[in-house]
Amino acid sequence: MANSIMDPTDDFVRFPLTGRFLAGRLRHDMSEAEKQKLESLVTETRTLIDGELLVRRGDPCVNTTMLIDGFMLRTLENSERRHAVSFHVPGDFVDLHSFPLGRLDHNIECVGAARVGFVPHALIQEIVNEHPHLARLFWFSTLLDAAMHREWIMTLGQLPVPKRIAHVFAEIWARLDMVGRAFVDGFQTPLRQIDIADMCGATPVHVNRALMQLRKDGIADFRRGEVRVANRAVLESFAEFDPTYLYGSHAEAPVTLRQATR
Amino acid sequence: MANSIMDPTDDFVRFPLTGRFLAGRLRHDMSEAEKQKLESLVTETRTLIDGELLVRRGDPCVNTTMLIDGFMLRTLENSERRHAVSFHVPGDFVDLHSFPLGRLDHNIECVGAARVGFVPHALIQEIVNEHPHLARLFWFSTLLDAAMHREWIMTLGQLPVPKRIAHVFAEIWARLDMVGRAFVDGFQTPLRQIDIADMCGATPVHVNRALMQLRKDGIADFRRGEVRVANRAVLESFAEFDPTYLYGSHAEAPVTLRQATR
DNA sequence: CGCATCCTTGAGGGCCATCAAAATGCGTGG
DNA sequence: CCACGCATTTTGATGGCCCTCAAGGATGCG
Repeated sequence: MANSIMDPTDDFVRFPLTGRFLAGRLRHDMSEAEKQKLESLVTETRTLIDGELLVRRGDPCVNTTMLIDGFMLRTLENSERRHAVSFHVPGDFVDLHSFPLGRLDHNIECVGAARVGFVPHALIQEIVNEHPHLARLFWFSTLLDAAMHREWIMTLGQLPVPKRIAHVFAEIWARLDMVGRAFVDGFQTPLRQIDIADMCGATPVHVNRALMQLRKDGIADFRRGEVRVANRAVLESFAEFDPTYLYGSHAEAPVTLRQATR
Repeated sequence: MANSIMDPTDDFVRFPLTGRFLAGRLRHDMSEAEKQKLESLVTETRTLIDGELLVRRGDPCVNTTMLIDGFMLRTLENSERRHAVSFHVPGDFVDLHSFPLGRLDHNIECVGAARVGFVPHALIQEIVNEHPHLARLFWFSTLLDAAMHREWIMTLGQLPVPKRIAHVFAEIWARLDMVGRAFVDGFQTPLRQIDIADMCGATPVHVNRALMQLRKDGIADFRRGEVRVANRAVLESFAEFDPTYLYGSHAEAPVTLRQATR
């Protein structure tokens, strides 16, 4: 194990650009050299404003983007209406899919201000050619997105809107936790009610009513900019949230990956 | 370009186990050597029966499975109810996600009989270490699943059930087309109405009514075992189906991948 | 302090779920 | 070849979740 004695939050300081990548997942499988290599890939950083489009569906991509700070959505559009298919928190390679795919089938947009770092595809290609273990971690990180997509599919297909919202809250919270950006009793988020509506396949009006219900029932209190939760277990059980699909390190880690570490 | 003059269906004959892998997508980027290498990875084949579970959620995986013939579903379960998050057609690596992830967050089950071929993870690891271009195609194929997941999310979030069903039909048809398994006026499928219900997040009763409506409106005629469509354009426009998310070769191909071919 | 954006509230209607039961199709065995 | 049993499909009636349309209130920024 690479860093079992080290406090994981050290990486947030030592690697200000990429220190949250796979934190709480397989980051403990990264060697010191790999962490440094990854940090060195970021050639340029930029600050984006609320609503800015980082990638537009179909555009050819030559960079991949590490989200350093902020919150982003992957969105699709269909007949005049936007739908958010997933979100991103600091430490995510928000558009790494574009490397194997060449172009993206969706938009990536900011919610609130964000700071990002760019990694040219050519450098990713180098990693693939010369650092198979790191490449496999990149692959892993894109498949986390796929696993989260699957959970969203089930959520949309089976749960009524109040539970979908609660599920979204539970997932955001769990993911922020892994990258050290949550509170004990909730989290901050730049999401507006209309964003939640687009994530849940519901109308803003209905989301508003559902949020009031969640507040009244003591499940979650969403206000502009933050979510407060009195009892996390209540939220998660109401949402039927089971975090195993996030592949956190507390769950069983991939056996073969561990073997391959060194 | 590796095989621009060759009829793609030749591969179906020359490589009976893996000849449909990425057919209609990036298979034209595979060199002859890569195709042979891939074919050689399959160490064992098996025939599965209707309803058989190939992989159970959470089980550790040491193999990856090529679907040679048949039809499979990825399913999740939530509070007593099954939900299908995607399906597979011949040529798909149905559980390649398990290689980077180590275990799967979902079940993979047969609908109808299926023939599959197994590839040990150890051989995939060899490919990753020594054949970066082929490895990148593997990565690509798993991200196709992610792209399809995203489309399903939007479909579930935005379309009423009749259009969801039509969308599922359109996707199945398009994917079977790419692997040479469709008819000019439709396709065969072992799906039952209850499977369609689980794919669309609806009840079997409602699916039944929606199917009758689609039949009456001349959009699609589903009967046990097959779907017949009078006018494909009508089906696809009704379903708001845009096949770009399938990354077929007719669409713009990934630029960087082409450069990396040789 | 004015305007834009976001949130909140109300009324009416449609899609889809639930419950219940009948009909059809299909493989099996008498 | 027909009878039987089971899975699947079809049909009917009722109700709830969530949508649509509409307008009023709050919040924040220049």
